[in-house]
Order: sequence, then C-alpha cells, then structure tokens
Amino acid sequence: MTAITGQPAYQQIADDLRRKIVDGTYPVGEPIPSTTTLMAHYNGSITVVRAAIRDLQNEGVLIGQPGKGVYVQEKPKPRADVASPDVVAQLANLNETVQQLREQLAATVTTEVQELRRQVGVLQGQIMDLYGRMGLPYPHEDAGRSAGAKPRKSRGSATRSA
Amino acid sequence: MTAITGQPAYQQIADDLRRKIVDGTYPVGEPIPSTTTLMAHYNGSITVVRAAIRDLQNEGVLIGQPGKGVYVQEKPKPRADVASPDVVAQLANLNETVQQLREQLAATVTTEVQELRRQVGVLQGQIMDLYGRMGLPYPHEDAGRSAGAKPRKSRGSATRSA
DNA sequence: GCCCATTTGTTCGTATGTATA
DNA sequence: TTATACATACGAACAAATGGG
Repeated sequence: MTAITGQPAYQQIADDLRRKIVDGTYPVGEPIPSTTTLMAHYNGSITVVRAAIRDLQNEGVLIGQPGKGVYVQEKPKPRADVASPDVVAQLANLNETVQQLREQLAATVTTEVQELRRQVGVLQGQIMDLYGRMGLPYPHEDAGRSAGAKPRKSRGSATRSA
Repeated sequence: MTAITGQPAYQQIADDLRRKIVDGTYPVGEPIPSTTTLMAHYNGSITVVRAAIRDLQNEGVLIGQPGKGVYVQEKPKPRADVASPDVVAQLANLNETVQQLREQLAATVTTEVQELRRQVGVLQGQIMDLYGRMGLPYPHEDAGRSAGAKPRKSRGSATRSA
C-alpha cells in the first residue's frame, strides 16, 4: 500500500492516518482500527504501523488504552512545555516530499526512458542494416518521422549496474 | 543499568540522557555517545536505546546525522501557540494533494514505461526473426543490450498492492 | 471468580539501506 | 574499499489491561 516515494513507510502511514483524522474518517473520541487491521490495510509490518501510531501519540493526536484501542484525542495539542515542531515539521515534511517526488520523477525519466530510447535507436540501426543487406529501401512506416538515419551512437558502456 | 521503578527502560534512558544534557555532560552542539556505546553503558538492547533517542529527537532535544552521530540541539524554545484550525485544514489539504500526486505520478510513469518496454520487446522479437530468416547471426556484440531484467534480491514481502 | 481472546505497550534480535569518514 | 553510525524495516515474544463468556 505504501508507495515508493522515497519517504519512509511509517511516515506515509502516519500522514494517511492524520488525514483521515482531520477529514473525519476517524472521528474524535472514537478508536482507530486496531494494529492488526491497519497492518492488513496498509500491507505493512507491525513495525511501521506502530511507528506511525507512536508518532501521532507523541504529537497528541492519538492516545492508546491497553486492552481497548487507540483513540482520537479531542484536545488538539495543549503542549507548551515542549516546543511545537508539530505543524512546522509537517509543513517542512510535505515540502520535502514534493521535492523528492519531482526528483524521483526526473530520475525515472532520465534513466529508464533514456535507456529505452537508446535501445530503440539500436534496434532501428539493426533494422536499417537488415534492409540494406536485403537491398530493400527502408520503409518509413510513420509519416513525419525521419526514422533517424543515424541511430544514437551510444557506444561504449551505457548505464550499467554491477 | 535501568532500575525496576515501574517505568519502561527506554523512558529511564531518555530521562537520564535529558538530565545529562541539561547538566552539561553532553554539551550543546556535540554528539552524544553512539548507539552501541549507549547499549553497553545502560546494558540494554538496541531497541530501548533507539526508542529513548527517538523520543528526544521528537522533542527537538537531539538531532541525528547518519554516518556521524546524534547531536544535542540548541533549543530556542519557541513556546508558540499551536495548531490553529486554519493551519490544520491547510495541512490536510496538502496531505491529500501529495497523496493524489503520488498516485498520478506512479500511474503515469508506470504506464508510459511499460508501453515502451512492450514496444521494445516487439521490435526485438521482429529483428531476431528477420535475422533468423536471413540466416544471419544476431549481432549481440555490436550494440544489442538486453536491459530488461534487473536482478532484485528482495527478501521479504515489502510492498504489495492490496 | 476464572478463563480466554483481543489490544496496546515494551523489549528482544536481526537485516538492510544510506551517509560519513 | 572498509569501517562506523544512524534510519528504516522485518519478525517475535511477553506483560498488562480489557471485555465477553
């Protein structure tokens, strides 16, 4: 269930729980699903689920009662003694998340897609070679596409993962 | 090292670290002992030591830097008012936005890349067929590069789609 | 009152990833 | 390359509290 956004799974779960608390999916004063249920829902281990719950408990959003459940706390956060990295931290976290998403998207495009394009170029070169050997003209299957007279050279070792 | 005071070991360790930070045993700006050292000092498992450190990190007292250490953080003690409903609503909105962005990006990228992969596979099959029909060897040495399968060594079940 | 299933809380151990030196 | 250190994640076990037979 947790995506591959570069963010830890337990933070993703914590954010999702936070959202569901704010929008009323988990009403104030009532318990959220049990740890076992959440494990099945997010398809995650007990570690990440409990880490997410513990974070929200430290923030004062949730409160656990052994033998019963984890309840949504009515009082928002009357924390004065310890600073309030709460909202600021969440905002910073979200900004960083967006940044990471963009970076990951760029990385995916620049690696996967470029590699695929390189392979297409190689294949086009091989096709032209075959048609040349057969003495046939290269059929420009697609209008407008000049069908690259020169396949991308891409000599030497391309991106290689040992 | 942790006594039998009815309090959890990780809280005792957290309190002890807090005390040592306040009294200057661990000065501001300098790192506390490593996790391994603290494990030996308190004669506790890595779990309780890391739980204590994590609590202090959530409180803003400590900050960890992977590869270096966990440093005592200077705390200006903002004591600001917390969590106006306006900010909460904005946070919820941002969380939802990020969630939707993740899904959209994942879907788009996967579909595009998968389509490219399929096309490459078709082309490769056709080329090999053509080379075979002509009785020519498939030029592996020239440029052909099979970059489809990446060896992954995922151990347990990490993220499955439910 | 007692047993039992459920649930949270704590603790143990371990593996892996990543950053730093 | 190697070693250290933090961060995340997996799994397991036990205790304590709760509630229903």
